[in-house]
Amino acid sequence: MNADPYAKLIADTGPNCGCCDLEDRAFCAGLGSQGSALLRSIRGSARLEAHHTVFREGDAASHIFTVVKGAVKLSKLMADGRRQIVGFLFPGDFFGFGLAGSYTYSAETIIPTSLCRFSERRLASLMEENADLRRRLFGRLVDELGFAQEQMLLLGRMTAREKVAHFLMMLSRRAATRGDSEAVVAVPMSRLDMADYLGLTIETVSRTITTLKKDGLIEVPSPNVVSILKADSLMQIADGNGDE
Amino acid sequence: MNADPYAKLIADTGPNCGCCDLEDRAFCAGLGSQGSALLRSIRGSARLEAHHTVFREGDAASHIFTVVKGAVKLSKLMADGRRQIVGFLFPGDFFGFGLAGSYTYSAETIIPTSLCRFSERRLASLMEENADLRRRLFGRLVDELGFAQEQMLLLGRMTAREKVAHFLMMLSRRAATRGDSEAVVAVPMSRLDMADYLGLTIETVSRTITTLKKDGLIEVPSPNVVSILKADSLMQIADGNGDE
DNA sequence: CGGTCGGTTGAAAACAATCAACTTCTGTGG
DNA sequence: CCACAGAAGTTGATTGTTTTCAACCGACCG
Repeated sequence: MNADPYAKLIADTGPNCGCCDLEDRAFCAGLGSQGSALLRSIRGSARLEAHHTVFREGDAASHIFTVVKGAVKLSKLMADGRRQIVGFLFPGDFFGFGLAGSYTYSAETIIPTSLCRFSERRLASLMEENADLRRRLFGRLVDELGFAQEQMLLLGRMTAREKVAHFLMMLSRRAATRGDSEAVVAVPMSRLDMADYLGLTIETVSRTITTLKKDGLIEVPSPNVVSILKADSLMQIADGNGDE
Repeated sequence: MNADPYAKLIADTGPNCGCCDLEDRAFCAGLGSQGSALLRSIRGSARLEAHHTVFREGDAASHIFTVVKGAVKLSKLMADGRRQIVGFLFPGDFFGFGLAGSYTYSAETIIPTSLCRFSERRLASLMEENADLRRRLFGRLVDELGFAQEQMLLLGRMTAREKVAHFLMMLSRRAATRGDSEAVVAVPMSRLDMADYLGLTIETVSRTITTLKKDGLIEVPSPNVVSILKADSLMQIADGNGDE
């Protein structure tokens, strides 16, 4: 699990970028033929098993990644082991922009995952040439910032119940944009990951899910699948308009 | 206080951008003569009193702002009034990028403040022409995202004491980069603003400051000035390496 | 079949929130 | 210049949500 993160990132670069079906969900997809051709020329790809570290907080930042398939978590660690997950990534998402040449978070797969990899330097020079790529990347970065601020509101001001409801609805919405069911949602991450994302403990996450279950808002056929029974009620809670 | 936010944003555009002394701290400063000339041509400026709303969450997003002088807070509101401040901005900082044409947070001055204002549309077209501007803005956006993630760690995993220590050290560091004293720090925002930034209540912020005072780490000559006596100890706390 | 891991549930403790009173500061008007 | 009113901040007592500590359950695997 802690092997060289680049061990599998060998140059199995495919002949074209048509290999992923992300349409225009990824910054790098749907660019038009000449843009794609350029991007394809600097692209590397990788298939990683679950729980594989892509890079660690503090590593020299040299590459930008996009998720083609699977799921990735980004996390920050404190000296004493406290952890905060700052993002869960799904197909179409990108990650790897770091401050001052170092990654500011670790990236790990949570299920088997396919990634595309681009040299940051080369991507930067490609951005100089391709306005479309540039605009997409800029827009995604703005989106990302907006999402981070939303998460601040969640972490700073929401109750455990609201946090979990919000999280489940987020998973549902993201599944829908991927074309998956929004009612029966896959929860690929562990309770610990959920807790570290929501600023809670495992126990509180577990208890809160049990409560939502008892309230008839969700069903949990297995720990990694949540069936959303009352999406509207759940959304109300997620938005802070409690249901009491 | 709730007057038209643009009331004072009349076209008192100065003859050049040399009017601010931000050097290269702002994305728009230190661009070189032709870049500056272009930017200057789309620039508006404003002097606003304290507690003036620049724009509100949900307003149509048409402009990007930079802080020339003073301080601004960005905040998000929940339906029931709970509030999260997602950023404090000081000279050199920018704000105003919104998702899908709307601002995702409100912006208010906290002390008398001078702003520069750029039409987002025109700024976007200027970015197409000027690679330097583009790179700066992109870099600042990445920085901003990194800072937001750092704040997630604070909100999700730090204790009240750690949060307040972290906040004071942040103010100190930011003051230093502006050329102000890093030992005697101005705290322009109210306790309520601090609380809403740190995910705490006023009372907890106040109590925590009292504790830090009693521990001999800081002095508080007035509620809006904090003198940092033991920067190293405070930094230890801020980083989660408690001092007990 | 035993062991480990992930998850759930229970009881107790703790940190921060809430409710409430009080103090300090500031600005205004007499 | 002083007195007063209101706002901002501090402190105290109590409550409560979430954490911590601990036991237990079930699934998967060797």
